[in-house]
Amino acid sequence: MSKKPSSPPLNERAQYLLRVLIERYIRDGEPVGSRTLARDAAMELSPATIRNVMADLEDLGFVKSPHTSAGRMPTVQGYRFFVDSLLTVQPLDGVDMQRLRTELNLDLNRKDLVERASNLLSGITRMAGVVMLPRRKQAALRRIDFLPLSDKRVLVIMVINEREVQNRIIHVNRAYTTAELEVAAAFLNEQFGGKDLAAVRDVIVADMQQTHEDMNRMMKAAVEMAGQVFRADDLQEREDVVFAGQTNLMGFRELCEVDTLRHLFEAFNQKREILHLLDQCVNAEGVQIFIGEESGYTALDECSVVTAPYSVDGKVVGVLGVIGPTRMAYDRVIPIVDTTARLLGAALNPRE
Amino acid sequence: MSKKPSSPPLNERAQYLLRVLIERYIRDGEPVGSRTLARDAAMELSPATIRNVMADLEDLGFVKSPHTSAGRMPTVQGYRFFVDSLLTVQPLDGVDMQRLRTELNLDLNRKDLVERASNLLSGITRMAGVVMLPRRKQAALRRIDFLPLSDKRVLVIMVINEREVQNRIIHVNRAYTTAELEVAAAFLNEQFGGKDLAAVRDVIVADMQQTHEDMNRMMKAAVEMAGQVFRADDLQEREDVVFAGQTNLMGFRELCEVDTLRHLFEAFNQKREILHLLDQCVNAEGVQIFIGEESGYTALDECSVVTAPYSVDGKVVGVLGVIGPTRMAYDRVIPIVDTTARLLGAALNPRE
DNA sequence: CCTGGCACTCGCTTCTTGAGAGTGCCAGCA
DNA sequence: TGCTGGCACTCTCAAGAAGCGAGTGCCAGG
Repeated sequence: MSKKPSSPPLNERAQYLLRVLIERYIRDGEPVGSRTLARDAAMELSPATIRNVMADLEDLGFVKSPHTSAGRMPTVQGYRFFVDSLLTVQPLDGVDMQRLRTELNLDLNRKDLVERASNLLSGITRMAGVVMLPRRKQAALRRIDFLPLSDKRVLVIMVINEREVQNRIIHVNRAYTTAELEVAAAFLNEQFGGKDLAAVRDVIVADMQQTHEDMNRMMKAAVEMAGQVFRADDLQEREDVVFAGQTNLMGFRELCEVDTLRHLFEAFNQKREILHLLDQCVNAEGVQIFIGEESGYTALDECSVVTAPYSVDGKVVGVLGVIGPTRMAYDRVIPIVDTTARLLGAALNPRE
Repeated sequence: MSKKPSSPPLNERAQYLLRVLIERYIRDGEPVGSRTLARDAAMELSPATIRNVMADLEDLGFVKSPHTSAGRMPTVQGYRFFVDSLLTVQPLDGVDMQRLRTELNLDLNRKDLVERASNLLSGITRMAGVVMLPRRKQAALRRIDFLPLSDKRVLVIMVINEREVQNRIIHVNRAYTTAELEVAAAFLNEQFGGKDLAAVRDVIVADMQQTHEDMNRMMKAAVEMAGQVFRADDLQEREDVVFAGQTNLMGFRELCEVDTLRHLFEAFNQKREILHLLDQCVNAEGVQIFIGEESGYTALDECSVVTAPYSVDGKVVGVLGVIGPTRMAYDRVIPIVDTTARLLGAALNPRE
């Protein structure tokens, strides 16, 4: 019936009108009628003409009406075309730029930086910010320390990769003195200082299995303690994604139904789906945009997600982004996400 | 007109009926009519009689109708009387008890314990959990370490009060070697190890003002670095209250309006009001309950807050609690909050 | 190819109506 | 005096009806 060529025959006027329509819809959030659009477009066309164009755009799947006699609103495909071909990205506001620069400074550890980036994204865009923690592929053990606690427990402090400090409590089979623990720590630091954590673990595990006879008592104790510290999974952080500003989403009309919100917030809490989505972006370059159902997760049905990977030393280590209603100001959001990614990468760089 | 004696002349039957009414309302969340109440009370009274009693209770301010021809529901004053005089607290469910015991164990640091307690409160009650971080009145410096970073920056690691590890990055006026920093750390550890942080700060500040001539160069550097580390406010943690399970509140009919939710969630984000409220509970003993407007914060208007202080070594160090709709199962929530407070206190105790 | 005109559709608001739940009050009864 | 059944009344809620306003599709004419 209706012709549907693979490359849509969108003449310039139709494209322009689609663009004006989407910009208007993003501003107001209400279906745009032909009269309004005629006024907005300011190109001396009558509403009737606009209607004809709109009918074409609807046939091609770029716009739709919620019901017979309402105006038109963009479809997912419409947004997609808009974002890919029609959008002119705004330069980043100077104030925002300044804010990003000053707040993402170097004197913070990984966790704090990530949290701050998330807060900035949400604060500046007034939507929900999300940052995936950098995967720590190369985690070099810089230093390890033991401190005795009461009751056969030992506090272990590890410094990993320059700035990062981790600590945990382990149980040992007898009480050690501070001096003994210092010897053990010194031994481990000497043996493993600067080595990659994964490598350290492998050596330790091997050592524990074939008890070396050439080890003295203290070294054995040290290896045993280290065995507990480097238990397989414990080294990855559980908290691998950080959100901020979820409540901002309550301000948007289209997400305002309690049920929608609930699904959304539960998705935030579960983190799983979001994490998967972000994971997909690791291998892409630059800003990526998922519009509505494109994300593949029903919880995000009425939302768009704008992401960008950030890299340290030229290697992508994580992804950050913004989650908001499909009807978001893409031209403003894109540079914000882009810049935040760059600055976070820079701030995480240990060399600089 | 209506008699309003200060001690309400509530005979036993009226009290019993009030109790049944509130229990029913807590279960269903709908105004209770005279017929329903007559059936529930199972004391061979006709609805008409019940209605007379209800009229009295309404005069006294314990119940109200949302409109002329609906059933009755409790007022704040009604809940208050119920909680103070009519409630029989359920013993804590064995499964829940077990869960609390195993999850609040000793091998976690302060922050993790608090977070877990908050999650447990929210998970078991299916409402929002909140825990105020223990104020660290006596913070003894157990150990301090310096590690050089690139670019005149130094990573400082402090162990405070046995289990707690803090780290930050400071700027120094020249690059130090690892060896130099070790000397500085050793000096500080010897001078201040085991001392209270506040005291340490005072000494440092004094030292910095009147430059001792008997200090060698390294000691001066150490004091200077310590000066940066112990900058006044930075030692208190900014994150002084931890929430969990806010989304649970979206499940309750009475809080389901987006506006109400929004205010509530904003209050959680701001933290200020909640913090004030919790602060008031520090000096009280045992479980405290704020019903609806009693809290004095409009954001919590349709909510009740059940709190209990928790103590280490006999001294109250913080407060925890649960936030939910006024219509919550107080008999179940109270022992949960109570027990969690006890167990958190125990888990935080450094001696045990 | 554009335009004005016209009939038509549909959602939103308001009003009405009826059903259902529950109350207050009264008179009668133990 | 206290309890009860009965009855009129009130109020909410849901469903239906009517009017309106916005906007469309289509057609004939320039």
